[in-house]
Amino acid sequence: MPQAPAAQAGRKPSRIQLRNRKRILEAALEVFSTHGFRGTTLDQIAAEAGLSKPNILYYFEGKEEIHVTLLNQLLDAWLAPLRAIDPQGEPLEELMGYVGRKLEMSRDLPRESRLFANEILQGAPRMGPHLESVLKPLVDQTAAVIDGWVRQGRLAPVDPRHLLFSIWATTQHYADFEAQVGVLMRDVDVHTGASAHIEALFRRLLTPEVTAGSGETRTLGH
Amino acid sequence: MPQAPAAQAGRKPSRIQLRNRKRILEAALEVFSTHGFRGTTLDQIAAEAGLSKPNILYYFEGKEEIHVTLLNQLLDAWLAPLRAIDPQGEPLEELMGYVGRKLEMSRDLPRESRLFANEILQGAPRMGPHLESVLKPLVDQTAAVIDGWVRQGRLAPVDPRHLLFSIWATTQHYADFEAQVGVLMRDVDVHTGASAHIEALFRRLLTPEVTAGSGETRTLGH
DNA sequence: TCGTAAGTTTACCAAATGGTAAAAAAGCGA
DNA sequence: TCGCTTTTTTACCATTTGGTAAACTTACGA
Repeated sequence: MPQAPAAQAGRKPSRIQLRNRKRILEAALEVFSTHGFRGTTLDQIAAEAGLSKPNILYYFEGKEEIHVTLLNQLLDAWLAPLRAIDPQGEPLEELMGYVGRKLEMSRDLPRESRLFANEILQGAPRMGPHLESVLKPLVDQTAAVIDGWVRQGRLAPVDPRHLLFSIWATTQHYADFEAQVGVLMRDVDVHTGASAHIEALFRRLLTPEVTAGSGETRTLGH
Repeated sequence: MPQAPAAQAGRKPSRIQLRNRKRILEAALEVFSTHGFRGTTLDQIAAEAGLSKPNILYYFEGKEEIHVTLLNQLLDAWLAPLRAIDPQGEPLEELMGYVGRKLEMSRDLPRESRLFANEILQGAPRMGPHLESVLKPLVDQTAAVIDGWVRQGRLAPVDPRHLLFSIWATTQHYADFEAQVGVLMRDVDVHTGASAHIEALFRRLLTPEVTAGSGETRTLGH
């Protein structure tokens, strides 16, 4: 077999190989995230990467492999903030920190967010198993932690999974629906306002009620 | 010109025409909402509608016209709950009613939600002007109403636009990310839990703080 | 029931697109 | 510098896909 860097799993990749694979993935992220899988052509990726189409197929077995590679890389980065929640920490601050980190990701990595949204929107055809084997266990685990906090009375009662859904939804909205947000909030610093709003939203939800009827001041702003 | 029901704007449509256009739009909604615009083929729509491809092109000028027709129909239905907010009503209940109606729509019309999400995700290439001319004025108007309520102290201070974003995000999440929600909440009545969670989320956010330090019980559940 | 218009089908086509073969060019260790 | 491997390009190809032409069939008012 004369040549086959695309399929080869073993052997250390050359410098050129490393550089070009990175270029291709960067270009593919750009194109896939705005046009979806079917809406993206290899020619578009090739043009964006500054390589020829056959050259791209020298590094990847096909369009699908590029897409799957991106998706898998993405999920890890995506779940990092969730893994960073410390079961030993202060519940409210752990969760608010998570909210903040997710919002930052939406601002700094909007293409990744849209790539993921595109995939899920279409029924996760290339990610289903991954969600099952990677996302689900992590969410189950996190849900147990949050449930524990709630039972200890250190957090207002919430369904952990619905809580996570609403955190994901509100934070990713700014990346995924940017076209809509842009129409409705032109020339404004969207992120600052979003941050304040979302922090208030979840802090109010999660702050435990004062137990008895004592007129104690709550920890909310003003 | 011998025949051209696709292009004709005038004249009243025949019974057959009405029936088949409806069939096509229903089939197209099904397919577009799961595969996106580029991911959908006319053959798929034809098969789903039980018609031949040329027959479909007898009723619509092309793939694009079908998609645009769906999108325009959709936006009206989508905005109805927003129009239903009564500036004269009780602020908290008006907004909670809106939240509830949006959540119902997400449950009852998930395909429409996904169709819309797909379009916005890709930068609203076929909807941009419509968002500008229809959505924006309505949102501006609603934002003014909410702002008024806040200034009257009948609502906790919120940014109206970010409030709308978070309502849209949380409610539509259940339709748009159904593939993910399904993995994480198998065999559970998702809607009931979602409803309780989202109602708590926004009721807490929007309920105005009691002015002074009186230890009055708030209107929240337990 | 007959004629015309509306509706449907069959048979195509041109362009776009994912992918391949094989030759040419560039790298690079000895 | 030589010779072998890696990388890149040129020239294709088969399939898919949006769309059309024109023949054929059905509906329906006079």
